[in-house]
Amino acid sequence: MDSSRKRRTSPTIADVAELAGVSRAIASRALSSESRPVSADKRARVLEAADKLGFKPNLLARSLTTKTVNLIAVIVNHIHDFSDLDLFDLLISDIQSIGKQVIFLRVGSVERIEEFLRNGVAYHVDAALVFSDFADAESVRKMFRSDDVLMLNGMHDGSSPSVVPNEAIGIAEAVADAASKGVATAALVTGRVSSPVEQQRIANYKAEMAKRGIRLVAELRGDYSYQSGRGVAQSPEWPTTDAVFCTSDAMAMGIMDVHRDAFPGNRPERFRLYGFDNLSLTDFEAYPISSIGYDKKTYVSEILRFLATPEQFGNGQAEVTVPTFFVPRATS
Amino acid sequence: MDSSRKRRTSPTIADVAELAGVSRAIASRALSSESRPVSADKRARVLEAADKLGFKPNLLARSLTTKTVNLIAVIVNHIHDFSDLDLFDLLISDIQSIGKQVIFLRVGSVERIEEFLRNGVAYHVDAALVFSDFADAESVRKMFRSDDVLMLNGMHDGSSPSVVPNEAIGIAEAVADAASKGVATAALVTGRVSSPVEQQRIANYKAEMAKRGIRLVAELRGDYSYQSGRGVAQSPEWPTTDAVFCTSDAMAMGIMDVHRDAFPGNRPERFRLYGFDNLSLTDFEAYPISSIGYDKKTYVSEILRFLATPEQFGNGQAEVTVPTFFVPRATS
DNA sequence: CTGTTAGCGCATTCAC
DNA sequence: GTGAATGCGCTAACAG
Repeated sequence: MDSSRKRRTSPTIADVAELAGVSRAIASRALSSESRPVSADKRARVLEAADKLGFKPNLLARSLTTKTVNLIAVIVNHIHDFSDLDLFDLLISDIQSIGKQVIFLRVGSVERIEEFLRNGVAYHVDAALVFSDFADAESVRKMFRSDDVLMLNGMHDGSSPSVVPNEAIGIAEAVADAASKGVATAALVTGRVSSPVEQQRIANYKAEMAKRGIRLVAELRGDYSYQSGRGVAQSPEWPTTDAVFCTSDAMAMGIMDVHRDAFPGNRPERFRLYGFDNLSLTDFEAYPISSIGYDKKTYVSEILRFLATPEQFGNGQAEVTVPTFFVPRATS
Repeated sequence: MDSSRKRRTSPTIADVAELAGVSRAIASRALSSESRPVSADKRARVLEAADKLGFKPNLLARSLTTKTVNLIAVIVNHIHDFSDLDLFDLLISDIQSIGKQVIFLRVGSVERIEEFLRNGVAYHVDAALVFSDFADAESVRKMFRSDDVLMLNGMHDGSSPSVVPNEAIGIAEAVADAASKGVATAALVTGRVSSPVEQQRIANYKAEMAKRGIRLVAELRGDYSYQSGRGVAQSPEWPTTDAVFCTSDAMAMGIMDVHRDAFPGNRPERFRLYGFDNLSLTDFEAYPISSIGYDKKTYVSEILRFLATPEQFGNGQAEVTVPTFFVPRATS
């Protein structure tokens, strides 16, 4: 009678226990990854029964009692935040290697966040990694019912730990590089200035340029994209300067394509060009753009350290920082 | 006494019910997205209480009884399978808009699949979308305890439905384009030939070339990557032909960079170059490569049709197909 | 319309 | 070592 109902559903631990002729508790212990007290022969019988039935534990049910779901939420604006595929590949691979799974949330806009918040369309997770700058720590904590949220978007509201690249270092190096090559005037091509990260980045550039005696003659606004780079490069405001600093590699690529003639044999003739992000441009011969990057391995390992031991990161105090560095290529 | 224990844990529906002075069932109904019978005033009290407590349902517990988790597994080899960010952005956005979440699995290798299988390191999900060609339908069904797996990797073992681009169409158009331009000899640059998709693709090229009287003088092996494209282009076997067909855009990019001089002003001089995938190359002026693509909207909408009504796709019979087409650009 | 009850699948006391 | 009993948070089924 029981078996008839069970036909279309997965075998549960009770089925395994029954087949092995032991209690559910014993079956549970034998199947546990930690070593719990079970006699050898019973353990063997349980394992055999589980194998025979093709038993797979229902992780959802398990998490109901263990209070840990082994789910990590990764929150981005768009998938395009993944433009650095290497970074995300490393991150996801590492998360999986500690036995956790990634649940993926694309928010796209602030309204979407609020909608998720209202409808509770989100699982309770062990931790949340926030790359989106539409989301604040408080909202994320409420959405996922998790106190362990790590801000990776450059926002640091003091209530949650964060790990951020220390952009000041790389920017200082890039500007120093320009100064050493006799650059006296420069333009700055910026992205979404509403973002606090971008504001900080711009401030860093200005400070370093002031320090090095480089005069900022123009500030042009893009949106990080290749197309916006082309846009500013073709605009009437496009200035004549010794150097152009961009807050993204993609914009630098667009600028380079518009001004190909300024880089005969890829060497800078009219102005030196600096990007940001250190995309794997090095792959593409057509865009040998000097840039600013950081070591992805250390960045990801800090994130994993948080997932493993969140308590080490304190009560929202910790702001872990990874150094950036200048990567010289042909365009500078 | 109860309240003291509750301090550090989320409010449950029982707390809401208590505060509202109703039974748990009533609270459950009032909070349900579907309209269940509840009197107006009680519903109001429940909603108010839930709001006051900041109640968010535990979706895990819910799915234990409803048997539906609203989780869709997306299985890829590497995140680099996401190279088509537009496609995945659309996909994930659409999945979320029907109230489901994406859980993300990177398998990387066949061994990894088996490991997941052994350890049951996977949730039961409503459906699985398989982009990885390391995974067969049977394994995925077992891993996720779901009968609804959709093969998107070109493998169609008859036990699961699939949606695949019909590459024959685009390939025929591309080869026809070459023939119309007087191409008489061609080389084929291939990717991972162990993949069934790739084999089919190669077969299509050969068939069309035979039909159009184009002689295949060389078959060079890459691995889809930009670097491998550069590799074959620099190898001693690199032939002199009227056209080069590549089974990926990235390889075509590598070839183009090595043979820049063959494309003065981006127009083909020594040979015509054809890629595959139709990456958003159009963005990058430096790589105006003719390619083969398909409409991502229809592709994604077919996937969503599966998620909404899997039964329409029959018992593993359905092989839905979306047409590909040739996208002419400067290099041909 | 409403409240009570009984599970969902699992891990975990606590006695034996 | 073992097993019966209990509960995680929620919804479905059943009576009122």
